Amino acid sequence: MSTETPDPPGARASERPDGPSRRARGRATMKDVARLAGVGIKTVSRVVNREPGVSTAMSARVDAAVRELGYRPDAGASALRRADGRSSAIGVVVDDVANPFSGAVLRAVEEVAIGHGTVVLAGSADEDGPREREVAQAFTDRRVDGLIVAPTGQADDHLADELRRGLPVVLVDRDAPGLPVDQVLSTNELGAAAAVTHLTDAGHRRVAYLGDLSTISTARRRFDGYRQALIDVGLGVDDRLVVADLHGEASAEGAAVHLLQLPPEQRPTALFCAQNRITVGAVRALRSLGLAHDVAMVGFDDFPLADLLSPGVTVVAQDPGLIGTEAARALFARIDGSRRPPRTVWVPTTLVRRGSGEIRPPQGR
Amino acid sequence: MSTETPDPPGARASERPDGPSRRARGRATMKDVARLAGVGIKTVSRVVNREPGVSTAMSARVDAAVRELGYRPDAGASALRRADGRSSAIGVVVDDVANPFSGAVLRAVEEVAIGHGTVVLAGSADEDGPREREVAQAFTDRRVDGLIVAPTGQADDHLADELRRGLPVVLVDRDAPGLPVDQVLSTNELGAAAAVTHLTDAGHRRVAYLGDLSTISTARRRFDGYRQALIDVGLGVDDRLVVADLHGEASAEGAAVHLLQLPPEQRPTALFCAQNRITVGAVRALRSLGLAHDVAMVGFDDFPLADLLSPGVTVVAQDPGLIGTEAARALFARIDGSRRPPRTVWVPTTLVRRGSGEIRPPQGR
DNA sequence: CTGAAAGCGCTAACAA
DNA sequence: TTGTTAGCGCTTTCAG
Repeated sequence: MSTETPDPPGARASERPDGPSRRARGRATMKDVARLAGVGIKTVSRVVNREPGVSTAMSARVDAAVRELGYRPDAGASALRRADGRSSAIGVVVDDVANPFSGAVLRAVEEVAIGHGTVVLAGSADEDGPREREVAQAFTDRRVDGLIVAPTGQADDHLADELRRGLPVVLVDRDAPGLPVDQVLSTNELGAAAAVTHLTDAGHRRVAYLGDLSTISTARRRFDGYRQALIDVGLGVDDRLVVADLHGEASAEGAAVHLLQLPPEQRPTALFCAQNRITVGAVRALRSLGLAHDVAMVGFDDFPLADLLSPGVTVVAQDPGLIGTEAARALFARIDGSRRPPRTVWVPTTLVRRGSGEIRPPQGR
Repeated sequence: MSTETPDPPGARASERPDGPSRRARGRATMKDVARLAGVGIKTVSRVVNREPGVSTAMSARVDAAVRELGYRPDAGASALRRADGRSSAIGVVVDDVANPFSGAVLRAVEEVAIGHGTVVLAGSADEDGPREREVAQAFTDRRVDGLIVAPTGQADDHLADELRRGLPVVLVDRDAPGLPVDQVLSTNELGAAAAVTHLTDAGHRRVAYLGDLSTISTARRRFDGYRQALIDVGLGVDDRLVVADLHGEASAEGAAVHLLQLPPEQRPTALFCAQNRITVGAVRALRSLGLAHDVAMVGFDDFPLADLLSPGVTVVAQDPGLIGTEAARALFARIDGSRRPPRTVWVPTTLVRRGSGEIRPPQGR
């Protein structure tokens, strides 16, 4: 300590010619690089950003200094000053990052984002409107360049606010009718109708509906598809066979057990499960009642190992990877300045026959 | 256009007294709030950050202006100037956000992060060392306060660099021996040994090992547990029954088929699958050969629906949620300044008996 | 082709 | 209690 020459009064550490500034948490700054290379700070900026018009000699000196100091530009400071203000970060708000559907969407978004030199902030809304807003707000507070949201359906106003401010937003999986926003959606209604038609084609006349929270737009669309398909073949909706507002496997299992214990004349011969957790709950119910090979079932949304159960579970598969990819593409188009009118991209669903959906109704009914 | 009074030369839009600056991409700034409230900018800063020593009258005026303008602070600009430089963002690099294990870790981290007012940058390394480094670097370029990483095992040097610079880092799932870093790990060796012992206790003497890339530290640990358990009961490792460096379901299925088609005297009577995708591949192999009820199997790491297969798949379950929670806690302790020596938290595994692991070896052998 | 000065939105240090 | 000034690390503007 005492052996070192004290700084002259007024000299701040960051301006000592003999050592780099270390204010930036152990990181070298552009100023440090400039000093080491013996050039102006703007030249460093040019080299780092690969702007044209720098002599190769300068360029080489700067690059050497960059390497020596392990310099990395501060993306935040850069965004602050930059004319377009871009942070090269986007936010993704899904239902639950731990859910395989959401995870696949997130992963696909990540791939596209990487190609744009952009990082992904990820958050879970958990079917909770206020949480959706808080997560999205935490992201916009960090000045993300855009937002991809699977809306809960309970907090569409904050999305409207962000759109009004000009923030690029793309909705995935669930729609928000009335908002002027790009959306990437599965063909929920068509897919549900295909599932139900598949069952009625096999002769089923009592097809039950098991669906989740009707605040969720996909739940409503899938129910619409179910109803329309029944009407189209001359069957109406029997309200006793409809259970909505389920949440999670356990409640679905309970509801399915209840339906399967109705008197024989009312009992459904087939189940349409409008969401993957509900499908799994229904599988458990069928197992526990020993009916897995007797009552038909088609689920909406595929899940791992559906083919390894017995019977295999017939599903209307979505394509979460494609949903994520399309959403990210649409978002970056907006970020890059596109002023097209908002557009909805429909991602098709596919009926995957595995056995459970091909079970015929009991003879003579 | 022509009806508006043109700005006097030299007057910049941001300094017009009659309108808020809109440079910040449609957002009001602190300056705008200050002007509207008729106070100094520092007072706004105090109110926004809930610093003490502001009169209630001022506070109310500022709050009103904040609401009227829809003002939200710029977290990036704040971090830039703030003494501690905190961005209130952390980065999480897992193998693949679409994988259920990683998703559960990520979700648990998110919960803890929310409690600290912190957002999560998420990225997938995809068993690729260079990609791991790039993703982590993209995060540190945004000045994250810390990093949670499931290391590929191929790029430990960049982690060492970050640690040296003083960036808080916590490793999850996989260890990096020799690095002075907090780690949160499953008891891989113990768990694998428990799985194998469970099989040998049932009388199996030829237990095969199916494992993934041995660059991954968990694969090595699990193999060690397998070997030790065999040695402990007086059985050695039969190299013909060991297949490592598998990647993905398909290669695991192929390897299992090969093992199960060995001549009867060499054929394994039980399989130990060291990773969940490998377990699923092995299930497919057993199914296709009609041996699912004849050859025993225990998998490492649980997966959804394992209990619904027949037989149910016996596994050594990990607790990814707890791993994520502990990792986040450890990280925030570091971020909050803890200087404890690096510590490893061991998260226990649990043997879950479901049927496949309780199959006995053929009589008389 | 290069660099000095200004300032992005905010907070720290200091003054009033 | 309140406001003013400087400056975080960077890019923009503009002068050499």
